[in-house]
Amino acid sequence: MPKRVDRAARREEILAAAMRVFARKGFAASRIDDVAAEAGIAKGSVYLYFDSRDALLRAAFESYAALSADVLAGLGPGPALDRLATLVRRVVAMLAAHPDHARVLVDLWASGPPLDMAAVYRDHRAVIEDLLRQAAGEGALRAGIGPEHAVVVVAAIEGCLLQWLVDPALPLAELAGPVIDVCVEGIRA
Amino acid sequence: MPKRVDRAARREEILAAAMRVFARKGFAASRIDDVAAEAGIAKGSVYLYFDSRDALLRAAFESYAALSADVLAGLGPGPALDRLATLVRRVVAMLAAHPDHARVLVDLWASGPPLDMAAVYRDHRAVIEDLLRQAAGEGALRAGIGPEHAVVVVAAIEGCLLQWLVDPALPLAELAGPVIDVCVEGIRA
Amino acid sequence: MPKRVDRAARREEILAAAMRVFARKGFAASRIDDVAAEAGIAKGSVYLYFDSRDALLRAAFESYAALSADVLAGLGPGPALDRLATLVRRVVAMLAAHPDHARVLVDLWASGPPLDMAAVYRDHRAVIEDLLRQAAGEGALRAGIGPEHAVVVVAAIEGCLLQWLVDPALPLAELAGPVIDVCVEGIRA
Amino acid sequence: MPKRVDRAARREEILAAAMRVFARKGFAASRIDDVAAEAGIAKGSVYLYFDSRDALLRAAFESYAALSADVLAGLGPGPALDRLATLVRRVVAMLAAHPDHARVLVDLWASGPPLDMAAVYRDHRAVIEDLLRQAAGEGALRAGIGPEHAVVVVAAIEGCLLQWLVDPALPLAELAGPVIDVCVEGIRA
DNA sequence: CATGAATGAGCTTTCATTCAT
DNA sequence: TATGAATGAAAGCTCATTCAT
Repeated sequence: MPKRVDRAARREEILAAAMRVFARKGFAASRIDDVAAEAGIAKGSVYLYFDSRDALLRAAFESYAALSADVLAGLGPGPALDRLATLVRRVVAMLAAHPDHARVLVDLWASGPPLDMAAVYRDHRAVIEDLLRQAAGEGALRAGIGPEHAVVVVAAIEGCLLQWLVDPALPLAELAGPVIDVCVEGIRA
Repeated sequence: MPKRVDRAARREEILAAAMRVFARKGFAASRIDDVAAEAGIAKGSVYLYFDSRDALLRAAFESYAALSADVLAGLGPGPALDRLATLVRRVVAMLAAHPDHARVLVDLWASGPPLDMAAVYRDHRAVIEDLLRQAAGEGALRAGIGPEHAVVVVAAIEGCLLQWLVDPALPLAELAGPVIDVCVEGIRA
Repeated sequence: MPKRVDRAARREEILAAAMRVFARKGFAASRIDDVAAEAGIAKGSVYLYFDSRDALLRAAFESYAALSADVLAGLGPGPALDRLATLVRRVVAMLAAHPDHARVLVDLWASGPPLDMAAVYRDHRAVIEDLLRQAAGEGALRAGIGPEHAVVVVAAIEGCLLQWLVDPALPLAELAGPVIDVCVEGIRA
Repeated sequence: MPKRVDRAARREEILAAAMRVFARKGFAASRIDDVAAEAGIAKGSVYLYFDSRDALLRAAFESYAALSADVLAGLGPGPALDRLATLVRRVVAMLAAHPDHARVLVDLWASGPPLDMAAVYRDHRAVIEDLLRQAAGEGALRAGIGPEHAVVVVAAIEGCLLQWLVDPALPLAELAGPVIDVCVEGIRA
């Protein structure tokens, strides 16, 4: 079944090209022509792998969602707050390591349904809520802090990403430390 | 004596209509026709007040930037960290009170230059850095926390906004509390 | 009846303004706004004196046709070929003296019916045919030359005008001499 | 191996269609739709071969300039005035043979920069000046006639064309004779 | 009469999508 | 599969014309 492999691989190539283009000029300003050129194929060929221009954004979303799910999984053992710190470091590292994915996020945010960005952040919060619950069980949380503060941790991470997207001069990779200082150390008992 | 209302007022009306439309369908999907219909005028009349479709987004940006600058000014007296808490509450309240402005933000983020969103967040951080510096001077800050953590406070606020934009089920107005719990109480000495 | 006079005078003012604008940017690129601004009145006021944009061009045509008819009339006494030379000089002088009218000609040529430029040149030729017929009667014409060569005399004049319109560096006013050298002296017996 | 016809041929087809339309209704009144319909293609397809509506006029200009240059080249041997007569005949024949090109001229005249009609007539005059200089060297020119009368020869030709454009009843093809009678025979020693 | 804000038909241009080769 | 010419719906913008003041 080399066909299948080739087809999937080609699809990935085109998606990667599309994400480079989207990252560079934004989805709104990206033409199918640009994507085809970046992928080194003919315009019409894009449609052999994707149904429409929007399907490319959809695929970009799925690609990001997968990346995001990966990074949330398998945090290993240890005290919950240590694992939370690790989580923050991993998410930030992931974003810094995949700048094209990161830059496309702003278009995913703007794109609304049917893309379910809400689910991504819901999952994100769920994982952190879990860690906070465990931390609470471990007696590691300061009074007044609980699972309901997961939203703030997610916010701190995504807010840093946002500031970096809007102002690339900001050193995104170095922001994991400050986020942990505030959002992990600051909630410790 | 102008014909009906003065130019500036009419301009504001149209801008408000535009922002309602942008908030509803996103800038990318918003047509000049939609804006005109929402404003109850003819398509061509929009161009009597705005040079182009992009000029509407530019004006929306300026409107938001003004709102944002307002909310950052005049925090009154008191301990720096108390003022920081007030700032957080005011920013969140402002966003919740102007949902159209808030919803347009996602398009402003996506729109890149010449819109200078970077400046907005730079200003935002500058104000908070100042507060943190003052808090440090008051001996109110926990060890390891300093002005360089301003980015995290901004992030926490904007990150909550972002999660709300993506998932309106989230109670944005109620998030000021959790943000303060973590980002203000969590950095106290 | 001062009303009538004023009205007609105002109409002339606007027409003159229009012809300046047309001369400067061409009819196709001339907006009613431009004409109004040049005349120092409001856009809507133009319509109090002219039915439409095309009516302005029509009026310009009539103005030119009148000028043209004037210049063809009353050549005075003397040998026919001398009067032909005078005619050439007067037409060229008229064109050089009314550069706005001259420059608008190119738009009149391009504008086709209902503007009857054909009639203008028909009249022009008729006058010259007459002169040539008289010259023939006087035995002043070289063999082989007759009224049917009127078209060439008109052509020489209008062709010089054309070359000047297309290339203002050409000294239109000085071209009467060469035209006479060829088209008058060249047909003398 | 291109799909149907090669790009250049297709471009020519469209240009020819455009020139038919321009000749029929004038450039100002010609819509891209008209051109597409005349060419039997879709409106958008015009833009695969021409950047803009103006580019069509530009191409028409270039097409005419090429035609004009052709007709001025290679006059063969013989006395200079004989060659001048040939030139006149050839230019008139060319115009009569390409009525679409001829009719578009009026729009080219009206269109101003960046179209360089001045250069076309400058070239035209240069060729004739050369012939007149040669004729002078041959002693074939009447006293008082010299290269500076080239402008009148060009004028006679273009002026006939102009009168025909404005009044198609005029038999353009038959006007070479009268022009030669006056502008060639009339300047002979 | 004079104004200029408002109108909306009409035009150019773009570009996602299709399909014959 | 791959191509890229062709399509045509759509949308931004212009501007002649109207008309309430």
